[in-house]
Amino acid sequence: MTSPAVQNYLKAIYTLQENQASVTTSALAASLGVSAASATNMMKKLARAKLARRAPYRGVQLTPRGEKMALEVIRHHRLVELFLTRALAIPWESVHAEAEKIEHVISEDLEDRIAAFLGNPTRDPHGDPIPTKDGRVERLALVSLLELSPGQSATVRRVSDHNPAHLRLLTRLGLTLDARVTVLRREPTGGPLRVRVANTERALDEKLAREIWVAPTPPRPTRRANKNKV
Amino acid sequence: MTSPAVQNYLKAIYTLQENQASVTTSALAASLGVSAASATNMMKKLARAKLARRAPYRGVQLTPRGEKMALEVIRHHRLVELFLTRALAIPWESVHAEAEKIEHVISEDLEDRIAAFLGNPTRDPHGDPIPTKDGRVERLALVSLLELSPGQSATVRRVSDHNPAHLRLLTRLGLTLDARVTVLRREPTGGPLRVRVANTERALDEKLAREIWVAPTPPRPTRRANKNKV
DNA sequence: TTAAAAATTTAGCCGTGACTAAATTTAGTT
DNA sequence: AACTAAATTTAGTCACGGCTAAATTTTTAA
Repeated sequence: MTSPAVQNYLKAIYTLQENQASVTTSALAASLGVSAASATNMMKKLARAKLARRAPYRGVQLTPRGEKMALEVIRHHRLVELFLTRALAIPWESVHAEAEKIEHVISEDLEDRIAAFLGNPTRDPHGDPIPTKDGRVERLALVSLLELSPGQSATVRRVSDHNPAHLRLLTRLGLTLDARVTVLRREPTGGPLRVRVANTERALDEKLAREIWVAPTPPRPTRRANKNKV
Repeated sequence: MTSPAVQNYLKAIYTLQENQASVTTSALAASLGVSAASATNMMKKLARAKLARRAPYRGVQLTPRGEKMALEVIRHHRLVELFLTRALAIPWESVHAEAEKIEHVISEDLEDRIAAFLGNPTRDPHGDPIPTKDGRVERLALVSLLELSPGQSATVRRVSDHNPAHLRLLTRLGLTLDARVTVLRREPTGGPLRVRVANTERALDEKLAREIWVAPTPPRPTRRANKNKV
C-alpha cells in the first residue's frame, strides 16, 4: 500500500515533468505546499523505493514504475471527478477538491465499476485526459488561448482545474468545454485579451486566458469567398 | 479536523455502547484490531478532548459531543454505502469496506448532495438506520431471528454488514431486506435453525441466524379461522 | 575570479498512532 | 483472606511525514 503522501508526491512530480525534464526540490515543495526539507526527504524516499531517480542538488525524475503509479492516482482522480459531475451533478469547480481526497481511498474494483458506469471515458470534466488502466495517456496537442492571433477561432478543449473561482467565472462567460471562441485583439502589454464567445464580446485577464487550452480551427476559405465561388 | 483514527474509535465506542453502557479497553481494542495499550492511549486522548468520559480500569463512555461526532461519521458511512449500491449497483457485501475508507474524506457539502440524490433515506443497504444531520437515530425495535419460536413468521429488516461471505450467502438464500421468513424448528443445542424462505426450507447456522434482525409478524387469526368465520 | 545570493541538504525536533514488555489494578477462585 | 488469573495501564520504542535552523552546494553578479 502506498501512502497518500507518496501518491501526492508522485502525482506532483508527474505533472511538473510535463514542463521540465527534471523536477527541482523547490518546484515540488511549492506545488505541494510543504517545506523544501520535506520535499528533499520524500525525494530520497522515492529514490530508495526506485520510484524516482535523484541526483543531489539536481532534482528528481520518475522511473517507469513511478510514472505508472502516478498515472494510476491520476486515473483515480479524473474518474472520480467525472463520476461526481455525472452522478451527482456537482459543478466542475468543486469536483477537484473532493477527488483530491477520494482518489487515495478507492479500490481497484470500485475504480473499474466507476469506469464502466461512465463508459470508459477519455476526458475528465476539465478536459484532462484520463489515463487508461495500463498507463497510457492521450497527449493533447492544444495551445493556450493566449497564443492565438487576432482573428483566429478555436474550440475550448481543456481548462485548468486548480482555481474554483476561475472555473465559476468561465462558466459565467460561457467558456466551457467545446465552446467556440474567436480572438478579437490583444491589449498592449499584459493587458486583457478580447474574445468573442457565443456572439458576446468578453475581456479575459491574461492569467485566466493562459489557463484555457484550445484546438485552433483550421484556416479555410471564408464564407464570403465561398459565396463568391458559387 | 478530526483524524480518521479518532473517527474510527468514536464509531467503535458508539457501536459497542449499544450493548454495554461502558466500553472496556479490551472490547474496544478487539473491535478495532489494535492492542489494548493503543486503545488505552486513544481513550485518554478522547477524554482529554472531552469526547468521552473515562475512569481508569473502568472503560469509556461518549459525551454528547463525542456521540454527535460518532453519528456524523456513521451517517457518512451509511449514506456512502447506499449511494454506492444505488449509483453503481455495487453488491451489499462490498459497500461496507469501501465506505469504511470514503467516510473519512467526504465534505459536508458532498454529504448533503448525496443525501439529496438519495432522497434523504433512513436506512442503508443492510437495514441500519441513517442518522439525521442533527444527530437523531431511529432506534429499531427488532429481534434476532434466533429468538423466534417455531411457527413464528417475520420480516427481515436488518443484517450485520461485517462479513461479506455471510452477506453473499444471505443473498443466495433469499434472506435480503423485507424477505418473509418463517421459523420451522430449532435443532438441539447450538445446531442449525430450520426456516422457510420463499417456500423453500433452509438450514441456518446459529452464528448466521444471530446476525439477522427481524420484525415478527403480529400473531393474528389464521386463514382457516377466518374462513370458518365467513 | 570571487563574493553574495539562492537553492538544497543535513541535523534535529515534533505529533500521531501504532507496538511490546513490564508493572499495576481488578476480579475470581479456593 | 489470600493468591492467581485476567484486564488494564505505564514505559519505552518505532515509522511516518511534517517542521525549523544551520550547513553546504550551486548559481548569479560584480
